Amino acid sequence: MEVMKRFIMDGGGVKEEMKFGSNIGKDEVGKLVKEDQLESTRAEMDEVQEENERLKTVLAQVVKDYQSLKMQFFDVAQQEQLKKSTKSALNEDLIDEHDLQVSLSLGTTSTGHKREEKSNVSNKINGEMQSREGLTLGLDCKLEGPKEGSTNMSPENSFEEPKEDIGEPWPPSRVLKTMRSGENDVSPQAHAKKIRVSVRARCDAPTMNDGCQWRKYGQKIAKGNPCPRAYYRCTVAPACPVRKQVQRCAEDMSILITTYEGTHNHPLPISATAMASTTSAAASMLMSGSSTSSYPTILAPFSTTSTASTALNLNLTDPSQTSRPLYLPNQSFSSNPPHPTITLDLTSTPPSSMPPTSLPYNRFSLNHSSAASRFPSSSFSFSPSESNALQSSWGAPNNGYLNYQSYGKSQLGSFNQAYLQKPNAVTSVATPTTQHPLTDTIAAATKAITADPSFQSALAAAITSIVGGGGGGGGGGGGGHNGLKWGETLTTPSSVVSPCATSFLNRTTVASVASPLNQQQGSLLFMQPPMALPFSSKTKSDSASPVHNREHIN
DNA sequence: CGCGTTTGACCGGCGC
DNA sequence: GCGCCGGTCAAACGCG
Repeated sequence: MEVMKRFIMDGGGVKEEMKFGSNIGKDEVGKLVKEDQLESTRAEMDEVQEENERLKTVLAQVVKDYQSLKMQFFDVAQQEQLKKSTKSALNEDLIDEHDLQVSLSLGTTSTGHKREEKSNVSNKINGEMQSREGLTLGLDCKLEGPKEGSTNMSPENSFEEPKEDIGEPWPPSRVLKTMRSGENDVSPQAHAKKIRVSVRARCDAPTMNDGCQWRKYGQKIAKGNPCPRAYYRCTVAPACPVRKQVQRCAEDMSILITTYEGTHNHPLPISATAMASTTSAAASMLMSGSSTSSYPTILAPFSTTSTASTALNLNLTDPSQTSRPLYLPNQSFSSNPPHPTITLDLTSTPPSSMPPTSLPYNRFSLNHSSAASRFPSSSFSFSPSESNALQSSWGAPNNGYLNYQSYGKSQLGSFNQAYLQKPNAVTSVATPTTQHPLTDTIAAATKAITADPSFQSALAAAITSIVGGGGGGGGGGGGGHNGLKWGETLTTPSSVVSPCATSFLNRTTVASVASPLNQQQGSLLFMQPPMALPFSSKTKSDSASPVHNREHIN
């Protein structure tokens, strides 16, 4: 529009000038030149007008899409609210009685294929029903979130973390003591329900940068893993109760396991919102599952390729039928976890499990059987296949950003539409079979996604993390360790960050822009609207220049 | 000198 | 009740 105005004004100026020239009544050559200018200006105006029309059309389409998604979400929310009254009481009991573990696996694994095969054979219908029910309950959990009384709730588990006085002085000892007593005072149940979100990713760096600032406050050698476990505390805001644990996988030292616990009591940096959204959605999925009498194992390997084709594989599997779908090296995590734990597995996968030649949308299935075990595990797997885009973003230097280059806006948009904008008018559930035609697969996938807002959010967050990169304007770019030695990496988003996180941080902006649904759900579901802090990831590092933003891991 | 990390000690939960 | 273990504290240390 501004351009248009400028052109119009320029044109007017030319006319005036010509008028003035005609009064002089001489210099025909100059007159011709001015006429040429006028013509060229008019032509440019026409082009701009055309461009403007195109942009209007695009904008209208975007708005339309957004409104459509919005309506879908509200419909689902309303439906869930109706169910809420009848199920909430039951959910409470179930949550209290069970420890949960859900594995969200962002990356195919060598075991994933087997699991998928098994899951394809059995329990598909029940699985879908189960997932839908879980979604309902998960939404309930979200809707109940405001009771916690904070709009700054962390995505990770905005449902049970006891709130603290933000004004609490920082001295950690006092804060921790206060928090501990607070947890105990609130209720044993609250403590028991404390949910953790664990992220597994291949990462050369000692820590996986998630956009937050962390301070290490302890390290311990956990049983069953020779690698020490480091304990970090969020230092973005004083008294922030959020903790994270970082530990390398005993079986594969290249895999970093980061476990988040607690709720941020402060606005998150934009660079942290993507991870926060993902973990939040994962937590919500966990809560959804917890609200049912049994907890299905969810395996949803999501695959993208460098050519922007996508494959969505969703399996609800029964842990009792398959080998434990977790890739958890640590016994303390994998079996009878003291806390409900969600694992986001970002590890890359052997090509065998997700061949590069696999077609987009080539696999999708919903399988379920009642989980017999008391502590079933859920695996939720988003697998960047060949390009390993997500894995690259967190787990490998450089590639993540480059991979994003292959994703055009239209591709991203079409992806969002394809996966997130399926009208909920779809009433017939495509009963999964062992092999689905492409269309059925898409329909089933989209239906499953649209049926579960939290799942949508999880997917959206993960997807945008995968494909949304590069929007940050280049930023980190970078490669390697940027001169950092092993065990030393910046924890704040900056031009020199962990190679695991650089591209991830670059993506967050795009994630929020490209996926309005995601953003909306982030605010509605998690009661945590993405907050644009006064500092961006880059400006903070440039201007604030934190004195120490390092993490050390031996 | 300030701040973050290191590391041994301590605490509390849980299982036997 | 005891021991194990995860988690945290806090003084000492190191780095910029």
